[in-house]
Amino acid sequence: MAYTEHDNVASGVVIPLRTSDRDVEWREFARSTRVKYQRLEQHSVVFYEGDKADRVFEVIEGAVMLFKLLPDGRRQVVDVLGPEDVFGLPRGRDYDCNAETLSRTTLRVFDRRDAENRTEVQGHLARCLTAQVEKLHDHAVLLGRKSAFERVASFLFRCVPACQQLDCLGDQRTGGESVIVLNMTRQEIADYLGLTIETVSRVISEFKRKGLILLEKQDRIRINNLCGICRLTGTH
Amino acid sequence: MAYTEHDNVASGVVIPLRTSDRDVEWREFARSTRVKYQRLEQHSVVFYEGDKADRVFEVIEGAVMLFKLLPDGRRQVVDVLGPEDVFGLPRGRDYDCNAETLSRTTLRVFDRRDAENRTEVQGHLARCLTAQVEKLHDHAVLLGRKSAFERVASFLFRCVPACQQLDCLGDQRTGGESVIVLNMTRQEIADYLGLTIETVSRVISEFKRKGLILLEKQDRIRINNLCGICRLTGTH
DNA sequence: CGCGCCCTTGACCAGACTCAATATTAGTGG
DNA sequence: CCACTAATATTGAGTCTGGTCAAGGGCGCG
Repeated sequence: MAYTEHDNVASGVVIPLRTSDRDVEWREFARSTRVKYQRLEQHSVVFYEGDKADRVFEVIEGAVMLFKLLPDGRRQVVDVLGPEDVFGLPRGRDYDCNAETLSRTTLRVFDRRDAENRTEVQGHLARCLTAQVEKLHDHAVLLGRKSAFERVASFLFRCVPACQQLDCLGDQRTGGESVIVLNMTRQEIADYLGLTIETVSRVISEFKRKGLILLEKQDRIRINNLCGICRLTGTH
Repeated sequence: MAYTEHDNVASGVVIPLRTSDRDVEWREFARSTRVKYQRLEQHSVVFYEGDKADRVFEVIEGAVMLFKLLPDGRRQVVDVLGPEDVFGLPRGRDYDCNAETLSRTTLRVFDRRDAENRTEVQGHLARCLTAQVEKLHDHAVLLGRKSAFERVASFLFRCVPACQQLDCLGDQRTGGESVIVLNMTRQEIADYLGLTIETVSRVISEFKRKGLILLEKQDRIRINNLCGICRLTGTH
């Protein structure tokens, strides 16, 4: 239990609830059950594939990536989770993938049996899972059918807070602009998009050359032309 | 509502329940609510992406594929569903993908509001969705990180009834054998595996040449060496 | 200032795609 | 039952996208 040492918020501590946290039952549940909070540094392991799945997690703040490894070391990041996302619910006894933080992260930790036995929170879980299934459907399209350019453009586009799942909303003439923070290394992006680190780098450089983006820092990108990126995603 | 004409089993008709249908609440729900049954021929459309999502479906018998299309016509099959799988639960108002039968199929049809309002069935839905998420994780690894050979081998291996999610269980010397029915055209397989029809065909021919498999019909394949195929999946 | 870690860039290579021709299968009607 | 047709699958040749391998650059940190 590698994370016990990080448990620095005792149960009972009040965390302000956002209004977007709509599910009343889930809120009640979080208050009533034995719940812990974990603060984790960047690149901390939450659990490994194959670990006994006795805890369920909810991202309060920060970001977590889920990934799987093939025996020869190839890695695929299967999901990137943010606030309000729930993870750590496998079908069987063990976790089906690895979970690692991408940035400094706060998690809410439940006992798995609590989450599974309380009928009043199943609805919330079902809705979370539904959202995840939709995201995975989109990602399957990206991995199965999109070119390297389209993959990176899609990735950048989805990092734009206002464009999470909307269409391009930038000004049609200027193209609209936005600054995004990736919180992922090139390697993590590559493993998420099913590419190599070199290909990701080349595509980003090409976008830069075309004036679509500008690298303020390596993981901090200014998008100068949202519409331009959006058009390259292949989706619109 | 293209499928209304196929509704040929009125509510109240008793359909034998299998013992694997473990969720008592779900069974009760299926009995108590206004539920219909649909018999569909091969390659019938259940719904289109963007249709108003007012119905939830459960596969009773047969197989259904879910797929998405890009504006230029590229297609990705995001999931292939069998008996007991539930589909048609989007986050928003509309279905996020298209659903089509792969073979002659019987579906149970629920009203979406019924499924969402009944707290007693949310647990069942959460479990179904959990299983789907795990399957989608595996598929992301396949699409993002596996070679054409590994993809086709993985696909064939997962079509073996006894190997659904088990390891290879064939005799180590002979390799074990099994006959599988694909119920999918080469095009559908290609769109599921993120390949082209030609690549799928070439890989299958290569497996045939190596004596690993034997085509009894185009969609009926005898696997002569289960272990051999299993070893080529990249997963073990 | 220098070390180490990422990231970028270039040259080359290979696996999968494209386009085109042919073969096979399934379905239809005589 | 067989001939004919349309749909599907296979095979080949050539191309191209993205991977591999290797060298160099930039940035943060001690």
